[in-house]
Amino acid sequence: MKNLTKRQEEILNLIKNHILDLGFPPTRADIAKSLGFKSPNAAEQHLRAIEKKGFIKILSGASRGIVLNDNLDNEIPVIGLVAAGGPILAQENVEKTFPRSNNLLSNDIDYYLRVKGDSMVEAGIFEEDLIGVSKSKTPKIGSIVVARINDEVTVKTLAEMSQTKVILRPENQRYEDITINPQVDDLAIEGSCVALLRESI
Amino acid sequence: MKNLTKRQEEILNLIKNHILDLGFPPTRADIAKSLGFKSPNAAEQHLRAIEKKGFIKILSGASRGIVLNDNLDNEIPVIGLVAAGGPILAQENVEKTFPRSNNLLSNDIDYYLRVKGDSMVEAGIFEEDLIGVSKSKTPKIGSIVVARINDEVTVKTLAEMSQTKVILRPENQRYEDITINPQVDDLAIEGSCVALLRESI
DNA sequence: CATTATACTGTATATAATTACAGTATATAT
DNA sequence: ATATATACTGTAATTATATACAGTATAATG
Repeated sequence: MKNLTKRQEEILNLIKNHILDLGFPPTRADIAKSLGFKSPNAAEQHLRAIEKKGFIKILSGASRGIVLNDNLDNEIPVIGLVAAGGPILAQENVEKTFPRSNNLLSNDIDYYLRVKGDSMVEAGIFEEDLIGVSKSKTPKIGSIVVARINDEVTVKTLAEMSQTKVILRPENQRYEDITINPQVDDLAIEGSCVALLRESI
Repeated sequence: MKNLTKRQEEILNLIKNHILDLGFPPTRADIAKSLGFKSPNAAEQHLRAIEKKGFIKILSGASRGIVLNDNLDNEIPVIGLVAAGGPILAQENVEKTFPRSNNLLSNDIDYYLRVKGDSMVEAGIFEEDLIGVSKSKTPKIGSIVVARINDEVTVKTLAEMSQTKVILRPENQRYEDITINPQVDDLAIEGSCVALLRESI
């Protein structure tokens, strides 16, 4: 999908806001009026360009027949089992997606990850729960993080972090701390856990 | 808000589905075609009736200018502290609401209840969590329920239930079972817990 | 028993909206 | 050099749409 120009993006946002405010898309004349065009054809041609780039679909013959194409940025993926080796967000790991507009929780969630195992039960995180993961939020000591150790993805509490020593702590007395030397083992903190969903109790 | 007739409800659903499918409301002609009317005026008059009853707003002069009014049925209330005595869903208990259309979880959720205390931590239910409660789902032995005992609302596992003896079990070793004789004490099972949301971790 | 609501047909019209055609001007790509 | 994309003005025709007016018929309400 090609990038929109500044002006085209402005028009796409106008359409989205119109839908948000009133529940239906604007007409060409509405767009022209909002942006100060003196001809509705200016809007028409912008719409054609935006359609050509794949962001909308114009239904011919229908008034206000502008359909927004779900672009991926508006969907939060739910990640099931992560295949070893690849990136977490690789397509084959995506179980389903939620429209971002439907998200009740923090809007800083980049993806949901389905929890496997019982290593975090004492933090109230159970098998099959979905945790909301933020990639941008910087992980602090004591926060629950999604980490990747030598191609294996795991959810743990970040207990200690220095140049030579990282401790990932399970919240379950039956499990032991994982101590890693990032200079020896491959370690990446993929994100911080900012929310939790449990679908069926 | 007055009740809609069967036919009016049919038309309102048609409008909602049209919006869901295409992203904008239908025209009078669309409605007439879908329901087999031979005149668009039949649709027009239905719309007027539905507007009069408060379910939609018709914007005059705008094509497809049908705005859905948020009726309360479309909002899921989030219940904070429940005032003693009154019904759980009393207005003063409502902390906020979520649009039902945004609900990612089961669509059988009547309200969310904010959890107080730590009596259910071993079931992964923590203080400040929101549990999704279904009033219609019949509580089974072993399921987590919202119960009201003599005006006090509590969340527990339903461990036993007979005519003379109901046991509500906290999921925390530091708490004891609550045994109630429904013929002596006032007991009501308000609903079953079907989902969980944790907003900030 | 008159009134109002429901549930339509049928016709007509003003206006809302899409959309084609003819231009102007600048920038970027091939 | 010649397309192709961007970013518009201006006009006009066609079609889509809302909406008024005139009816018919049945059920519910006061």
